[in-house]
Amino acid sequence: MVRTPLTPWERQRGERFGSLLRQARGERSMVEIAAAAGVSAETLRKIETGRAPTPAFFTVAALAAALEMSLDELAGACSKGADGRAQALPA
Amino acid sequence: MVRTPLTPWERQRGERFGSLLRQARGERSMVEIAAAAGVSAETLRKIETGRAPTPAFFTVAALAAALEMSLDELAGACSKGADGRAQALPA
DNA sequence: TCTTATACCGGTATTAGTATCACGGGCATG
DNA sequence: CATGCCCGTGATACTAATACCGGTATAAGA
Repeated sequence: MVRTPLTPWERQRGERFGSLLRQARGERSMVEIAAAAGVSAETLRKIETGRAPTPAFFTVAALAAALEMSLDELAGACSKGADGRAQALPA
Repeated sequence: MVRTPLTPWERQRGERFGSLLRQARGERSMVEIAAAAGVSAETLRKIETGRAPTPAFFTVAALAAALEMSLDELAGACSKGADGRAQALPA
């Protein structure tokens, strides 16, 4: 084994992450935010739907800038469960 | 063409990014920080040397947590030139 | 000198992120 | 009703990130 496959926990974290982005997007359209962040709309959709659970750092940074949200809050929020309780790390 | 190859600008940004991490690491060893962040030492080395210019968001988040640094400051710092001036975006 | 620890480098294998293409649904306007 | 436009989606293609292995160099210490 070379590259560790994503664990279920990581995929769930990706779903929470995407939900946060979609919530932050609000009324604005995908293409609008994607264009503002400089990524393709399909990429944004995959991230929001959790199908790209571990996006690139600068992709997230650009999206966060377009959405005017904090990276630290974003990382902290999706490292917690949907109920807000701290999540047990897999390793 | 499907996935756009990394531009020279992105690679340079990756080098600045790695330099920031290395500077923040200070005296501590690579394996120590890598273990604390839950990534392999090779991955941390590649990121620090700029050979992995666009690491995953959660990888960076874990490293930043291990180094006790802010993701927002990190993203803001490496989006600027080494001299501190704002960098022109490629797109 | 020999061992140990750290870091760098090259190669290799495998998974995942990102972009393009093609398709269908909703909605307005002709 | 037909046409176009925007949004979202599924399939496909290609590159990059991550991890493991072996080798090399350097410095510290027994």
